[in-house]
Amino acid sequence: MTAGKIEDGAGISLDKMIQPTLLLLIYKKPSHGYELIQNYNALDPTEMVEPGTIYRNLRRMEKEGFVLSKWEASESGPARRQYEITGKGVAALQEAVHKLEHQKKQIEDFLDQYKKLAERGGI
Amino acid sequence: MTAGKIEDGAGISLDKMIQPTLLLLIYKKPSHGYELIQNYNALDPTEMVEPGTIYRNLRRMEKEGFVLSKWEASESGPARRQYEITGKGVAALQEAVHKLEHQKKQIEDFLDQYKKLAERGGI
DNA sequence: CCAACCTATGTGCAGAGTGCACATAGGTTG
DNA sequence: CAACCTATGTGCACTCTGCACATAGGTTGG
Repeated sequence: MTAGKIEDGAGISLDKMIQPTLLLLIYKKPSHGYELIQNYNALDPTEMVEPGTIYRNLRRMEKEGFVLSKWEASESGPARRQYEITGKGVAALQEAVHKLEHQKKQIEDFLDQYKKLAERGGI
Repeated sequence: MTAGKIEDGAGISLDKMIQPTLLLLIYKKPSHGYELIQNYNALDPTEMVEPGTIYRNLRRMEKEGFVLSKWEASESGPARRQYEITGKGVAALQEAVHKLEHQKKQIEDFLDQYKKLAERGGI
């Protein structure tokens, strides 16, 4: 699929920030995939992400050493893979913060450019 | 490849906004691929995009009806495919603006969350 | 008690997008 | 005429996503 997003008609795809968001959620509170799916999709119900994508990203981040997991029994229900962030993960989170600040600036520049054009008769 | 970005070590990939940026550049001034590559990569030299990617995006946007092109002779050098934006392209640009405003808000929320955690002893 | 449901994790497949490298070609200049 | 800049495009390998499906433990109502 659209390697990032859905084409909803006249759509141009803009991308998400799955891994940083997952890292931040785990940084706030260690938890497991299913819970992270709920929390992730609660943040922005207009941009829901597939469970499979969350699980795959968690395994990816574990392979890269950003998080580590261990199986834990649940009080009620199947066992869960509990994730916690590592030192490397915290560093990656900080790096993601810098990149997001940069990206925010890019978006602001874009919007400024657009507004300048739209004002002076463009639209 | 990373379907969006480069992994630079401890990197988490964050994505670009190639099509909206190209649309905005063409909206500002009709031009051809080679020139758009220069202008695009001048906007943010830390996030250079391959020529092939630009050309493919232009053809894609033409197929979707956001731009249209015609061959034009250059005063000096090979002929160029000159692009201009269509009505549908302007609409797509507006839609992209809305999405980017939304995305900006998401980034700001993320950064706020992070700062809150970092302050109270996190890092 | 067992069917239905929620919790919980994961995989196979097709489609889309990117980088890298390469191909092609017109025009200018030393 | 070789080297270079302009200019456009493609093949390949790789990554990522959505959709659909598979699996499985535990709870609850009929």
